[in-house]
Amino acid sequence: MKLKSNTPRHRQISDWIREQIDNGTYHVDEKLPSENDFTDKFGVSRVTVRKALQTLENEQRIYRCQGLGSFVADVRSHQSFAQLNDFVEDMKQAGMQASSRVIGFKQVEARDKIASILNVESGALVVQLERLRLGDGQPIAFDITWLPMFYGQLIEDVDLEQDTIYNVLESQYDIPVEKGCYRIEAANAAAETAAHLDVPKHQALLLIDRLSLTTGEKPVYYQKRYYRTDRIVYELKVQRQKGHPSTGNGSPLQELMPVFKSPA
Amino acid sequence: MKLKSNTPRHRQISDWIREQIDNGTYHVDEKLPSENDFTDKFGVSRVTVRKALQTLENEQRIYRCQGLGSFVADVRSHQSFAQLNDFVEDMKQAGMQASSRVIGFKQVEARDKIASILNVESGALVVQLERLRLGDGQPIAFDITWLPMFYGQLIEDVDLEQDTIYNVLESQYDIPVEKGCYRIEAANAAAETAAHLDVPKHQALLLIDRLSLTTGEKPVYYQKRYYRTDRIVYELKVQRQKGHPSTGNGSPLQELMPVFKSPA
DNA sequence: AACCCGAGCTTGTTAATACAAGTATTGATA
DNA sequence: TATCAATACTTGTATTAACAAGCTCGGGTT
Repeated sequence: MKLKSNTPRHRQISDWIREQIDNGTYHVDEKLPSENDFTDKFGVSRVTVRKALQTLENEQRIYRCQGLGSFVADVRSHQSFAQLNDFVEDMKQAGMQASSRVIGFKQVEARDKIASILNVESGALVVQLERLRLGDGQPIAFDITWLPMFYGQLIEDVDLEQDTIYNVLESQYDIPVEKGCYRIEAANAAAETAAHLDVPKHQALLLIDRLSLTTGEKPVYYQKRYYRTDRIVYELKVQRQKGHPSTGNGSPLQELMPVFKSPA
Repeated sequence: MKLKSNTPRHRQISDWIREQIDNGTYHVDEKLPSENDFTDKFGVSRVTVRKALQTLENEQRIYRCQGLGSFVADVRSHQSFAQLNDFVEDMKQAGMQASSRVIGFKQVEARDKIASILNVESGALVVQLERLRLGDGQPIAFDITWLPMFYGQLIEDVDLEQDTIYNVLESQYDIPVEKGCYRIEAANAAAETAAHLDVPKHQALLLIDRLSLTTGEKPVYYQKRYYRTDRIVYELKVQRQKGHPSTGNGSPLQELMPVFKSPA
């Protein structure tokens, strides 16, 4: 196995192993080659191999047992966070067919609250987008999204029933969404929202506010999404670390994921 | 500096440094002694010192810059998870005076759902505890807790207006709560709940279901807590990792914490 | 058959050493 | 004075070496 010289060897090795795992060469709980195997394969010292494996262990891609070897870890638990509220991803994971229906797309004057959140002058024009989210044809959520004009214009001609704002900005315009701030609360369904979601007026809905930020804390869009709580709930698993974190693996095994209920 | 011999030296060193940080010997962003300083101080090789510092870096207790040194990291962001829903802790952090009022404490027959969640036979007696949670004297949340008889009896004589179930089981009976599973949804306030929380009937409340487990996945208690969503919301901050996790620090800087609104 | 022990594998710990690369300070130079 | 180069200090990368400790399995004993 050849190694390039510009990047550290231990990184090249950890990258290579990670890729193999992603490729499916090794499946979950399968034993990886031993440290000595890698030492021979790459022609490096054992310390270097261990450094690479250490990295993967910290990423929780592998786990190691003294006397046994290194094994592929189950990744599912450690990735769901970033995809929080990416509707299409969530639905796909639940095995449901996601679709969206655009209810409204217009320019409005930003009210005080929206203006302050998006960091634009009060009264400035912003793009307001209303969408109904469906899973297997059933209404799951209704959301309203506000974007500053600059970003709003970019997605004007995009088919938002198929693509996500997130994707368009990132892949077409190279505007990465780096941070997100979510607020989780409950709200009674307003008349219009209730009609869209096909629930009684005043029905309690799970409301998730999301503010997405790009480089330099710059707001990209603000979204209020109302979930039918009889169709979806969020589940959070927490594992306590006992005593000093050093005794465990260091991370509390956190997992926040949407759980879909089957329609009653 | 002396080192005991039963535990690995790198762990003793990382423990020692962590303790110094906790003690406040080094404040945030202060430079730690260099690797060579520690090498001399503890009489170990640099590899051992680096292993210790590596551990602390993975825990995000320190950060390191090539050419500069190692520095104390800001810990606040990385700890709030475990205290999720520990009411007293949450309130203290918000600078409010937490108190509880026990509304009901009785033994009831476990219905199907509760029985199955607590893993007891249907119809078995369980302890049901109803409490109103106050912040600065104002009602914030109302919760119902179910415990299997075994655990329920342990807390029968405890002043639950002061102490938490969690604390009693852990410190008095050495029953650690190791895992928790939370479900976040929304619910309309039932008549009784509405009365306790002093909100209109059918008001949308944030409902957090919590199942706490001890060793061996054994259920300790199940709790349904209804939050006044005008007084408290949960906030979640997410930072995306770009590209391969190996390029960054490996963890997405997640933070889920309650945010209290000032009474309108 | 049941048990124990050791051989041979694995990862874990630690040392001594060398050089690379990033940062800041210092001192010489233009 | 401003700029640049040398230097000293930091962490990063990498090698070679040895022993410890945990696990499996097979062979021998009881």
